[in-house]
Amino acid sequence: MQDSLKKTFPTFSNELIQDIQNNASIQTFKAGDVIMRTGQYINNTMLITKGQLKVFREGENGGEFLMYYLQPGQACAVSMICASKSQTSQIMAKAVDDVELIMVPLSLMEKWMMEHRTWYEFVIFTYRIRFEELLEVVDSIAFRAMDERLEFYLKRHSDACGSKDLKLSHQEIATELNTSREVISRLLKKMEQRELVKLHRNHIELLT
Amino acid sequence: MQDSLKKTFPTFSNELIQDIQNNASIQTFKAGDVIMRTGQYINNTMLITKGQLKVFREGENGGEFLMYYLQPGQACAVSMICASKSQTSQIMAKAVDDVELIMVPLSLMEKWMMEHRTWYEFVIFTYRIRFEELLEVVDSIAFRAMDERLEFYLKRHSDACGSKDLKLSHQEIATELNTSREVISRLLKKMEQRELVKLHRNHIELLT
DNA sequence: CGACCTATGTGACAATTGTTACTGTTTGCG
DNA sequence: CGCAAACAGTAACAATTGTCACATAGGTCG
Repeated sequence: MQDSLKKTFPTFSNELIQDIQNNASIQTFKAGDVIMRTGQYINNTMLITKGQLKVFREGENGGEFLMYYLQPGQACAVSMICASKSQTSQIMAKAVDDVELIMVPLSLMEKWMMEHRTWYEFVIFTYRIRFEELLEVVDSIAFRAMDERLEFYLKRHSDACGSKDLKLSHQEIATELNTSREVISRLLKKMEQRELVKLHRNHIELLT
Repeated sequence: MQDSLKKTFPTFSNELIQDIQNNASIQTFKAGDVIMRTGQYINNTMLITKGQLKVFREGENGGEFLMYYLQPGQACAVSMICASKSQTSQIMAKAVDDVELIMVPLSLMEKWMMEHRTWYEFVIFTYRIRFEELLEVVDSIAFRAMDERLEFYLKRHSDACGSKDLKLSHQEIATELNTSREVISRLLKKMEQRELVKLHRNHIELLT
């Protein structure tokens, strides 16, 4: 485990890794599992070691809006932010693949800020990255129409899974953009006419 | 100045306030001034001591979308986040009133995290508050139509300036919601019919 | 007063998005 | 096989939002 930690979080000092090994626990989730629910109490900061998650904001009427992906080597900023006040989660996170997480109790999360320079830097870096990601999301919905948002969505998905072959149903996309399947079908058709994508059953081929 | 600092930032320890006095400078801006531009280099973390600012995200086509207000006793999270890497600003900030700011050089911003418990807590608190505010903004544009967004906007403005009499033109609202004046006029008329507001020239009276 | 500027109101229409309804196609499974 | 469930396409229409054109009203200033 030490080696894999070292590989996934290359900036961590040896002492920090030692501390993590001694104090943190590991949890695993299956693809599709909900890892964190809106309103749930947060007791741990979560570091991702394996698999991917999607982080959603939930609307009052059951909508779930995709905000960003989390990859191995990253951490859930919300879990850090809430942790400092032992608050409830403002977001919902879902496993894309099988996921493995390191759970750091919030008392240690704070303690390590003082003790481990590399932890401090990691936390600050995480805040920054997530904040910037959130700003990009605001951009995409504040300034762009659905066609551009769809392109943005597909690109992000492609980046996240590292493939141009996206295993997505129209319904799934619609849900995560908080619109309806018909709208997505329509826009995808237009994208196909513009030769940006090629549509197949259950997957979409990005041509760009 | 010590007294006013103590009053505006009541959580700060005396040593921290002393450090601020010895090391930070004060800058003032007039109402309407742009305090920070998108793309501008950030060298300081900014604490607000007097007046209000609005923080915007700018679109490629010149749109400016209002994200949140900053009040005395608060700090610009973006300036903290960017500071840690001496990055350029992702946002634009504008003075609403005459504004007075404390500029903390970024080297101290980091140093104090280790030395002053109350500074550390303030910074973490600031991250949290801004993150949550940003999540609310995402909500309002991801899940709500323009009529509800307008109500949300008016309510926030009213909260920020502590009055039900909003000195706003339709054009100003439209710009900050990234839509057109006509749309705002229409929706305000409907709100007036529902007796939520009373419209006057150059100001809007909130009735709720 | 008259010229001019800003703010607002409004009607007509276009474009985008949301909704309903129905079709066909593929897949998995008893 | 036959059937149900999930996925996809599409037409028709409604609702919302964006755009253009123009009217009106109030305020400022020479």
